[in-house]
Amino acid sequence: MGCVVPAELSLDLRPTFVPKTIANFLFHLSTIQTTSDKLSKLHDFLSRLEDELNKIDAFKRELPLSMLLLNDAILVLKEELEKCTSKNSVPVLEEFIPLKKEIDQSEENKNNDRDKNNNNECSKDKKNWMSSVQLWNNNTTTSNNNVSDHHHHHKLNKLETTKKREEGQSVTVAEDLFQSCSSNRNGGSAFMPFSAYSSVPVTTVTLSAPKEEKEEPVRNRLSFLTPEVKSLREGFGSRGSRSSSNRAVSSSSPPTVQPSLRAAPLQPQQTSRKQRRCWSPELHRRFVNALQKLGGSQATPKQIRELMQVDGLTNDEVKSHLQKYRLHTRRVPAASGTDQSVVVLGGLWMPQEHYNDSSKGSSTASGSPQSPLHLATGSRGGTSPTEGDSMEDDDDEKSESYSWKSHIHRHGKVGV
DNA sequence: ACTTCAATAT
DNA sequence: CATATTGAAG
Repeated sequence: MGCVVPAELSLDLRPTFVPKTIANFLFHLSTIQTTSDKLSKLHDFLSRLEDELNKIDAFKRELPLSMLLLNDAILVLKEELEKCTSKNSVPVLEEFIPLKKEIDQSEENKNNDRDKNNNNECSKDKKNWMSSVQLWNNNTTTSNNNVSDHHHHHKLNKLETTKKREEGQSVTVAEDLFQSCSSNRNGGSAFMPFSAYSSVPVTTVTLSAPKEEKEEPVRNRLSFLTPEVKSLREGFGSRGSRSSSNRAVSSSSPPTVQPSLRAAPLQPQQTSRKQRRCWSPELHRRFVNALQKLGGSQATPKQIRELMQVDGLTNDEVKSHLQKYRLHTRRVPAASGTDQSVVVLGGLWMPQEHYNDSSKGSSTASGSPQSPLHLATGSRGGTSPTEGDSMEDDDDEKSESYSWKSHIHRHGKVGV
């Protein structure tokens, strides 16, 4: 109930004291003649900053930038402080600085204490800043890599395939419409657009490249098709002429891997399953289109596949997808009785990610940038930017939006 | 523990 | 080709 009174409140007495920026503060500081005043203000502000730092320390993961800024500010102020003290050689409030804590650790500071060079301040400052930045970047990049890490985590032996996957991610979109999706549906979705839309993965921010595995910057072509791993009896469906090229490329990727690693898992891998085909929206759209062309029900996997004109796609894959498709379309026929009104919303089948149960749903599709919900009325009137359907070759009328044409999809969750 | 999806088996 | 089962991933 009582209002909490932060330290700041008690501190900020003078109106001039609340700076808009650090620079502002410094300027203000410079106008002060009395050294002691200067120092006290500096300390004051510093302590507040450090206080703040402590507060957000708990959230440093969530607020890396805040930490960064704060640290930076603190460093700057500290340097200023030292400047003051050293200039005037006034020890004065020396003891008054119990506040040094985490920040103190930064090597730079120590150096400062010893070396003490005013001239270098700029560089020092920069250096500090840089170092922190680096830290941050490191984190980022690592997190980025984490994706792969994640994979590795699960299966070391599949390292090779994993690698391939990554590649697939990074390239995607531009070249071939589909495969855009990795294995991530929900959580990973964030990555998708990232890799998809930025031609250059951020990776190369490197201030100092960590020894982490460096990925090859450039891989132009890759196969999104089925991985070569297919082996097995997968021979059929190879009719695709262009598919051959992929393979060659794919083989090039492994060089980074240690022979032992790749050799070992390779053998036992024989039994492993084929890499999952990812049915990206585009791919699915094609699928639906083909299906429609074929008159829906009578469509056979083979026909569908041919119509889709996606090379590397196998009958099995189509078949499997068809199965799922049918399952979806059939769902809950009688459930709510004759209530067909329900409808459309449920009818659109987006790749699973959008299933969200959120009841809010309808209102603001805009909420999510990618809201795929455009009604099927007429041809895809929606032309949602995200979808942006690469018109590309979609020779046929893309006409209808893709959907599992079912009308009812239990709204909400199943009762369990 | 539960669901969904795609690969395989029948 | 249709359906059932399996295995993986979330």
